[in-house]
Amino acid sequence: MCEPYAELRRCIGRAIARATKSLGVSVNLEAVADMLQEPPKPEFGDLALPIPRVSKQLVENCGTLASQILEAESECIERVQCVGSYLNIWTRNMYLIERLATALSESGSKYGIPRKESSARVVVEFVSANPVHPLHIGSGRNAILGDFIARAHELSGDIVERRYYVNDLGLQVAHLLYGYIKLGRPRKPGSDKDDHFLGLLYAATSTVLDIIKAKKKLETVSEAESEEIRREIDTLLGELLRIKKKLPELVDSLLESVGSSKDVEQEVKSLTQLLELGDRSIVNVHREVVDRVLAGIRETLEKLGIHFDKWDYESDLVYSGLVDEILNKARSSNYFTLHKNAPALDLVKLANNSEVREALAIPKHLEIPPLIFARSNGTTLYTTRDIAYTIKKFSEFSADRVYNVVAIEQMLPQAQLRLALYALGYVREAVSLIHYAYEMVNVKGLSMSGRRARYITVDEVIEDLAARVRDLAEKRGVKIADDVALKIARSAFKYVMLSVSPRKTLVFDLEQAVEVKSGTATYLQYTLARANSIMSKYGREVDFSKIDCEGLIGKRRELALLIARFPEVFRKVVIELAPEDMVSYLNRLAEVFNSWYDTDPVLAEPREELRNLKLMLVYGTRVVIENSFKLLGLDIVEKI
RNA sequence: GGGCCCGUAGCCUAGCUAGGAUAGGGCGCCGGCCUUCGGAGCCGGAGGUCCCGGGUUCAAAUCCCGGCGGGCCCGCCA
Repeated sequence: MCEPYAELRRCIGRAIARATKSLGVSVNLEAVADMLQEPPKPEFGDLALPIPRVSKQLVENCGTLASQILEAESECIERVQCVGSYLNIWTRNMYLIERLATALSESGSKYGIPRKESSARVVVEFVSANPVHPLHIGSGRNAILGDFIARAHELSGDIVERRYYVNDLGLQVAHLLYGYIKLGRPRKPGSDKDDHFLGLLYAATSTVLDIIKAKKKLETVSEAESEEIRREIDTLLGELLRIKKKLPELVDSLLESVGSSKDVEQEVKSLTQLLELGDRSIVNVHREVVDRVLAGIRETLEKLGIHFDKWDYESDLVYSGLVDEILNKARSSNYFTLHKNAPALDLVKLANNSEVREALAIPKHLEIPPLIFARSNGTTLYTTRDIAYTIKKFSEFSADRVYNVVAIEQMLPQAQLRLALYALGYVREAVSLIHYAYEMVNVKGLSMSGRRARYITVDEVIEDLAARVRDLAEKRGVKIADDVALKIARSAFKYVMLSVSPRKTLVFDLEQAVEVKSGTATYLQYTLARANSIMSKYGREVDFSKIDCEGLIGKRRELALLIARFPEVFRKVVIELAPEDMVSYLNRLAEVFNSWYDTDPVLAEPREELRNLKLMLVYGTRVVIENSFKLLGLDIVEKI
């Protein structure tokens, strides 16, 4: 057991339980240990117990409780004090240092990383952005959170597989493919990435199709309604004009070739049908355009340092017959129904079963409409194919658990997916499928839309950040290699994405992300570089056996307590998959370290035992930052 | 219309599940430290109706009820 703080909690819990017992109040040791909280300020001690939570009758007797505790002479408690409704507790330096030294010397570079007895097999499906445009910052948040989940499990000893679902059968890809074919498989002259180029083609096509659709509608509606549609068309034309500015010739020839078509909607529809049937004449060109976009996406992900084990094409899933199997099961299921004349699963009964609801984590009052699994023309819908895919993810990897990292706006289809799995007899899969939901990313003053090519791409953000890093280095007269600039830039981006709770909408401000001040990844990287520099100058192993205990005061003490708490923080972050907690812990650690560093020289310390204490703090800070970087996917930068 | 989530200084954020201290940080702002181990740093300061109203309680940012504001979902899209 190498968790200094956990031991400390239990030790204090023991002392308190003993003392309360003699006051006639019997409390559970573990419960008290859990109740101990961190005081907001150092002058309130190392840990504090809110007395009323233990027992109301103790509030009056706090003084007696305090003296009882002291009399018993615990190995870990130095002193206690009653302030308000709290019992503030100070730890013995000797105890703290012993535990910390033991933990650090025994665990070494593994300090804080929990060791599990058995390992689970876990699949994380993430990003899975439609291959119709480059990754924008929303997909960036997905990528970074998904990578974090995978890392959390890997570090905990689980076996993890990362998968990207290439959704190449959706309507969006059909639209891109339509434009791509109409223009005779265009290539962009110049060096711009294909995903950026094809993203514009997709947006242009999609907008043109929407205009045609609206114009057609105009012919059938009344005078009153037509006004609104005209306005909509004007807006769409404005969007098209904006896209045209970026790609003039392309939009012109698109309008020309689409204009000569008789029934555009029918053409797109038959495209989706042919695709799903695996028609040879278009499958090749389809795969070609998808792979071109995908190549760009992969390049971006590589830039972020995020890798995948498997790229699963939705079309392959259909061609393999897996989707047909699901369709057959659905048709013969007890839950089968017709909804608006389309084949569907009626999941209401299942959703009304409170036990099932709880097991599948279906939100309390979420209404579950019937899940239509096929269009009347026979083609399938996303969720149907996702049922097949989920089963594939579980079976191929013998997974105990599967994460879908999917935006919260898809809460309903994700809930339907779990219910449908359950309904079709895949109970274990339904229960072990976790929708890791996250809120959207907004950019100040911009309403984003992939269909209109209004987005900020991950590529742009990283490039912008890297440029600023290089500028800053130049101002300081430091040479900085491109790969180092990239590492600093992408870590800055990841830091922003990880520092806000996933359930909160994130407002992205490029200017702020780029600041390299306290409260950024760069600050942490800088802190680590400082700590590393001291350790390499020292050049030896820290002697944990001869450490001065009296010297543990002020900032040193604060830092030691923070380092001691790390395993507990790590555990909580991994269990709750809440990266923002790790980020705020790291900020505090770095601030305390830097503040201490500024006034208290380490290597120049003449007294050996005190120097060892300081070295232990530097070493501990280093290991803690390195291990949390492993968890968060931030880069270590030696020179910064 | 129904449902889910969010609301804490100019901006961002912790604390809310299990009520308990003077609401903890960061950015920005103002003022210091022109540098003994790396100044991308350090120290200090100002800045708050915890969205509003009611309730429960010895005690509410936290729990309950009712509002307000913002986001999202309720498609033969994903």
